[in-house]
Amino acid sequence: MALGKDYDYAAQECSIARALEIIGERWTLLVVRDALYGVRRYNDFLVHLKIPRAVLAARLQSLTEAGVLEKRRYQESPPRDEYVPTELGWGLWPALRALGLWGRAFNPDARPMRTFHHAECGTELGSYGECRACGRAVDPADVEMRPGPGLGPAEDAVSRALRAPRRLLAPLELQPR
Amino acid sequence: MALGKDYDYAAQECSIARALEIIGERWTLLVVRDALYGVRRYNDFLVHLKIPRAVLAARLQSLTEAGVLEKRRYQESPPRDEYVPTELGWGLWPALRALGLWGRAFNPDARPMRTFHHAECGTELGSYGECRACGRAVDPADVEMRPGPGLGPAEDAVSRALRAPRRLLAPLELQPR
DNA sequence: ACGGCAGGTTCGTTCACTGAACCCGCCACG
DNA sequence: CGTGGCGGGTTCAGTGAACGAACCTGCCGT
Repeated sequence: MALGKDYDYAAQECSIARALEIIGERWTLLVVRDALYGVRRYNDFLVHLKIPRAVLAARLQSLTEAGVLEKRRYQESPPRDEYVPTELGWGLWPALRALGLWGRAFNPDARPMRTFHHAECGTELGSYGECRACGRAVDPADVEMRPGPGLGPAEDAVSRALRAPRRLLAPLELQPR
Repeated sequence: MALGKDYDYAAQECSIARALEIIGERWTLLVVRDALYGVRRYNDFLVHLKIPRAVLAARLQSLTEAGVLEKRRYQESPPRDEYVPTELGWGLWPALRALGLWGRAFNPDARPMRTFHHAECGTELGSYGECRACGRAVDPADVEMRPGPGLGPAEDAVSRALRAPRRLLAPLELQPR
């Protein structure tokens, strides 16, 4: 969303509006999604999202300021930073899961892109993110992401790396080519 | 979000991006939230959200076209329409619930504005809108909304009407003054 | 010395949001 | 019969955000 400087959402006495102040802008939620998928580097976000560079820089900064991501130096000389989700960031997983399920319900013809499973027992997550077998909410770190039949050909290295079954939150390691 | 004409989200092979194409624009989710709270009339949305008229008209139209709301004539002469959530619209409840809880987690000092309970047993809902006691997802129609301690003074008639404990989806009846 | 790469910043254009003003059909009132 | 009010919009100018391309910087390898 194009939010103005003065976030009128703030006038709303509603925690949904508060949430949208933080993650309601265009691209923001997709950045968080990628972060939970394991993307951590500026260039990887850039390649995967095809987002304008200036917008990405702005989103990473505001998410960091909000405490959703943490900017962490992973090497000096040349100085390089990565953005890793904080606990507050993981907390968006239920919302993202619910949105994803709704998006799937929205066009039921499409084959699912990815499926999410409880890593310990392998059962797919239920409609509100719980493990159907265990009957409990699953911690994001215990969620396994698997490629679904709806995925097209992977064009960039990040998409390729995200095709392998992997844990949520596990950092993305790019094998060259 | 300010989405352009060509929604680049569409390039994303992800149902979250698909969802955001529909409900990702500024104000859209708040309109849906109000619709689930029982708001149905143009003017009530206008008063409660303090949203520009043109934007509201655009959102109502696009949500109707997407099948999230249904435009329904409730009287002829003068012709008057109301917008009621469809089943697809109710399907956004888990996402809204998750977002609301996250917004509450985001600033833990604030007192909750509203709490949501399973109408049959009275227990508060969990992070995906499930009943903690029953362990099952609660149909939006069985959710009872109660005012919380964080609510300020109600300024408009819609806010006043929303202070009473009420069922989700129950149409708002405005008692004059 | 040169090219390349990660991680940005700058800049002009386009486009959506904003608020105020205006419009239309209908009703009620005097 | 005119006049005002209300619900439900549309129109319009101004502004701020998103967009994409170009540019910049620090550092490395050769």
